[in-house]
Amino acid sequence: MSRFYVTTPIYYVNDEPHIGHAYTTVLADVLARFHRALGDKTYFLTGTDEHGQKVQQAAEKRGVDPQQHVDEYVLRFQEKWDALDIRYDQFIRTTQANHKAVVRHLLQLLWDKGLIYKDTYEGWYSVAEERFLTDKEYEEGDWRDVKQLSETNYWFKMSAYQEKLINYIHDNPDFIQPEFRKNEVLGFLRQELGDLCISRPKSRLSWGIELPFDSEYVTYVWFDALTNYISAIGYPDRDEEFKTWWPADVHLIGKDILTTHAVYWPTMLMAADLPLPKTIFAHGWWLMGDTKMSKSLGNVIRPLDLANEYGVDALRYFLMREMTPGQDASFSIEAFIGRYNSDLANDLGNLVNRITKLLGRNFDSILPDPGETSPEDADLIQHVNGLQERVRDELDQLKVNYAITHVFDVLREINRYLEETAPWKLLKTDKDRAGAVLYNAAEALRLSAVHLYPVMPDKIARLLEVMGTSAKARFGEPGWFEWGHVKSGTTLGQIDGLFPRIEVKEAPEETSVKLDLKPEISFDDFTKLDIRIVKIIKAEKHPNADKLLKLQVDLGAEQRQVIAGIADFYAPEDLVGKSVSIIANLKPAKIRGEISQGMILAAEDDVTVAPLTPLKDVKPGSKVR
RNA sequence: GGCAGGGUAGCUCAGUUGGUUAGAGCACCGGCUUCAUAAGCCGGGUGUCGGCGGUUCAAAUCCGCCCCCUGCUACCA
Repeated sequence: MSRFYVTTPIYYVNDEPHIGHAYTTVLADVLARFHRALGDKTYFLTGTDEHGQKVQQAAEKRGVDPQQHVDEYVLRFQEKWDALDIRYDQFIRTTQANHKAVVRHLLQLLWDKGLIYKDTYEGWYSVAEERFLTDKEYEEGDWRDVKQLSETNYWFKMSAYQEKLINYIHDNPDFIQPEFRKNEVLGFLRQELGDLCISRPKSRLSWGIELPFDSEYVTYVWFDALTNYISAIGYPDRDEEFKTWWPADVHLIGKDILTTHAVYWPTMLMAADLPLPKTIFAHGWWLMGDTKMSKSLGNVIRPLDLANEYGVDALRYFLMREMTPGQDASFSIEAFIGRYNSDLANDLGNLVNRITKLLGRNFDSILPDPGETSPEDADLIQHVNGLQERVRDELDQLKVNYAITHVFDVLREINRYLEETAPWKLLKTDKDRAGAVLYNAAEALRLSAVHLYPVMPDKIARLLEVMGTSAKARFGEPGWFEWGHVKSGTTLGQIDGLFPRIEVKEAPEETSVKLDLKPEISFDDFTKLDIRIVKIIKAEKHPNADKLLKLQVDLGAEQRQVIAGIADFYAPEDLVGKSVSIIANLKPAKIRGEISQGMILAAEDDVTVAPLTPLKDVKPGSKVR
């Protein structure tokens, strides 16, 4: 028996729970349930990140205290996880007292070790973006509300750990998964690693954890959020508990927060002399941009609503079966229904039905005697007995989707076995043998289902009960994974419609696609735009950017230079002499070192970009209204 | 542009110490069956294994060049 500690990120409490949150959390739940079943000592942590400016602003807007705000908003996650049958061991919130104490302890520790220093940063600050800009960013980009700002903050000496971290990643090949993500992190670390700004003055951000060594500041996101992984399990006071669980076996994360978890967090742990998590696993995203989906239904599918319609377990199954962890996957209602019908209804549900009905009708649902093992019985038993190892091998690599396919291979094997032995015929000639066959089929089904329990806890629990396992028996009890655990003479149950087929209506050609319009504006707003027709007199590649063209355009009274991001679609020579429309009163900006005095108007779809051209020739400089 | 990964059946993908007729699931077609949820079982693919060239007795698998896609990164008025 070993030990398994799995975490999800803590989700930002202001966010609306969506399929990405749900996927990570269900994956963690499935892994945790598997490990519990296999007898491992298991801990599953999830929670919410509840500090920061957005919470502060949202609370102000609602006119409530930030704590009240997060107390209300956290329920959206907790209720969703309840609905999805998530069985975490702890739901941590960064506003809870013990977490805040641990964050302060950690900050004090690093301060005492001289790993945090105070420094004044002077430079460009974008008010709109709420962030400082590097000189390079300022020169090359277009930033609104930029001003020179000087601000004193506290910095963590992250740079001191660059070499150590690179070596650690090389020495621990499983540390960052999948492999290609590891390479990305190493690529990131080839550039010089800077120090990490970890504070904000209270004048700008008050909703946070106060620095223990300076009451004028709160800590900014990293030390607050990442520390949850250790504050939840006893660091530093409950040493025995902490040592039981840390280091974590796997931090599950989305690919968007790889750097914080694979760079910031490890260096923080190194600074505190703590071991690093064994694996950081970055999964992909669910792609929803499938136009086919929205067309066939005329609106946007909200995946989590499918749980209401077709059951929580069906959604959990789909999420786990359809995504190869690490890769992106695409979500469509067609794929969901396809999976449901062919796997859950046909292979599994129908098999349950044929076995339990044959037993009910002919043996009063009392499990018959297996008798002597024939060669075909032995084949079946062998398939089933190898299942646990195959499933476990996949799970050790977090390949839940492959684990599931192994189970369904066995279910198909059982269907074949029934076809070969045809117990419905044997009943007329050799009832004992028919009973033996049904014993074997039932036990094979039970053992297969056991391996699906972590994915579909509700449905499979009901099924296992029907298959002769006491309702009170806890998953993972001795013998569950062994052939013959349920003895002949046991009374089985009946179950109807475990996974009823989803009848697919003939999908009519949908015409309406929902428009995603920006908020309404007034006519005055419109008239602020000065749109003109210009003639392109010269076009060339931007010297310092692949996707940009540098255009000289004739506005009648004057000529201008305009930069346009259309190099992927047009060669410079295609454009010379053409008339296009531009916004002529847009504030000029420097794009990759070249001035741009206006913006070309162009239509864009998922195939190409098409600059807008007048139907008839008009003079350069003509107004567009 | 730099770095990384990929392009195999209609779809999603498996398949490298180079070696017999290149596989799975789904979809589709035909047959069998009718215990069962219009389910089950059996059978059905001449796929240029992205392209061209090379190494070899032998290449999806190794090498070179090229095309396309994805991710990270730079940039995207």
